[in-house]
Amino acid sequence: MNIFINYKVKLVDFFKLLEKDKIIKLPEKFDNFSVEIPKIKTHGDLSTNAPMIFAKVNNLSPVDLAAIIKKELDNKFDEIIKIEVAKPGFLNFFFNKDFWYDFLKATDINFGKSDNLVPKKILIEYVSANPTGPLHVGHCRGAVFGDILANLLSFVGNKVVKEYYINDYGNQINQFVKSVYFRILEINNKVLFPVDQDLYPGEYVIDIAKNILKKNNLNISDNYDLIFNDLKKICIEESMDLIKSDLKNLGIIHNNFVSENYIVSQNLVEKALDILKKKNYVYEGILERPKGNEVDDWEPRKQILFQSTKFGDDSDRALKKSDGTWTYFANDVAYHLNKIDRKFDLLINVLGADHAGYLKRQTSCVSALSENKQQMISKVCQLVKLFKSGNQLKMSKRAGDFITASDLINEVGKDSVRFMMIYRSNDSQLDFDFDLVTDHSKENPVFYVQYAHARICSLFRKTKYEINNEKKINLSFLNHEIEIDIIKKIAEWPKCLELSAYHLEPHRVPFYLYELASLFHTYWNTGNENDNLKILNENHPEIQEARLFLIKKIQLVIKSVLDILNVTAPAEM
RNA sequence: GCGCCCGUAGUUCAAUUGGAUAGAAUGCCAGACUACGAAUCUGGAGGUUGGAAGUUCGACUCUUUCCGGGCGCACCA
Repeated sequence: MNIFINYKVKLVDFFKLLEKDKIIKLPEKFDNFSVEIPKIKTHGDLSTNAPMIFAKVNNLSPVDLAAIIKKELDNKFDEIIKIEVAKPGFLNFFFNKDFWYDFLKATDINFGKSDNLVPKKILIEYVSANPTGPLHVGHCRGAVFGDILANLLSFVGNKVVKEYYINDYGNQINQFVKSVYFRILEINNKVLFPVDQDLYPGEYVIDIAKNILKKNNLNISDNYDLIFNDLKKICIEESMDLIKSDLKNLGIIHNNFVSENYIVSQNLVEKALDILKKKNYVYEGILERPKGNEVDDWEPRKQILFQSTKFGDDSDRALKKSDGTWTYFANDVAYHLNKIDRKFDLLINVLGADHAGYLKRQTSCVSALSENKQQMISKVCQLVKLFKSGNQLKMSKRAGDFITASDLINEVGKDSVRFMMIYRSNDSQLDFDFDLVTDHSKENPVFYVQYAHARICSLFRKTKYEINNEKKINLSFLNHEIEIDIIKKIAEWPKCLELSAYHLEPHRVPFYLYELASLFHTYWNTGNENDNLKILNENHPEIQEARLFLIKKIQLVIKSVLDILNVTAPAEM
């Protein structure tokens, strides 16, 4: 039930009739006119800018054309009690209340889901943090963003696969394994942990070392090379356990975990390289020294390069390191070939701000591999700044004392982390305020929306009444302004969903929820000022019935929004 | 030097992707409970949307250019 789409279809049909009768002309593409609830009430219940879109081909001013359409439209539809032509060329429709009552009755458990959407197969890759330790706060944002985006896309009817790419190949992992090894030696043989910039000094490395010793599933030997492979495997498992536990605490469960090692071991890199070679996108050459950025130990190097500049990248990119192993990028090319082979309609990558520079080469390789056929969109999440008591907290991983995701989740709770992380556009930097989020008041938007849900539940606890036959309810008792406003806000939910899903902008969802909750709180308080406006009204069962029906629908929407956010909808607080 | 992101009320951010009078929250000021849960609500003040030019019926939104902030810039992942 989407009144905007329904009404648009209705208008399109009507415009076609007018064209047939030679009353107006329609442009080639004419379905891009808007149908929306105006921000200002004096502009009516629903408005369209169609006259402005059609004005040119009709050689008329938008206002004149609007007047012509208005004349034809007058008295054609039952629900319209008035049509106004407004300044630049809008048509504003004023409906009788039955229009809104009928709409409200038509909402059901599937409300908000698109019934005319062609389902897409979508792969969304997010988090993909290196398995060298627990998640930090920066990861949380991308994690929550990707997860809610996935929920959103699947709610509207798509088939969504959530994937995590494990970067378990290359030097960083080796350094990490070495760090764990030194920690083990430290515990067993009291050998001091070496000072080395490349190693991971963090406390959690000690925990992992202890864990490994406790499980006793490894023969610790002085010969590092001998145990390296086994130790590496165990270290990655330990790290992934940490990460998965953090993710679980955030309410995130991926469908797939794809390992970089696996990609390499299946010779997918060679396969991808062959494809690129056949298309002549690979050559041997020397990259120029980067300008402006001082690199001390720069030296010319002959390497296998990919012509990403052909696809809009700033520079061609190396595929092989001088030691003969693949670069991270080469493996990523292979991984994306693997993604392409799995035949998705859309690939979505969620990246952190520090990887934004990587985006162009990624899209370049997908374009090259798929002949521009594979659709892929990357979403970049900007940085998160943590504030506590007005001070910004530093998050330095090097120092080893960085604030982990689990610190954050333990302190403020999953619901608040999820809500606040998605409450801003991913393109903007985010200030995360500990004090605000632990505060149980109006200032905290999470509690504000949850409180609305709890209040509704409390009403249904209080009354013995149950809605039996929805069709028989007389909604004309909902004639207060706030009640109509709420119905209109409910009507906007499918539109919010549609926009959020289409533009991959999930931050709209909590904003919408806040607005709906706010209207409900207003509604509630009108009953504080005037007893006749209380929702529960035993003396007038029919009025009470209509009002309970309305808040039941509010509850339905709040619940389904919170489900998408994966934030709990409490019955009591 | 190059690339990406951002610049909107004192502050943190929205704005149905080019629509009408730019909205919330917070902070400030003034109010509402012997309670359908005040963890709430009502009202007020607060803006040349960083500056300039351009595109058109119409610009916070698109283009160009400058100014400011963030992130990243040969084999790391």
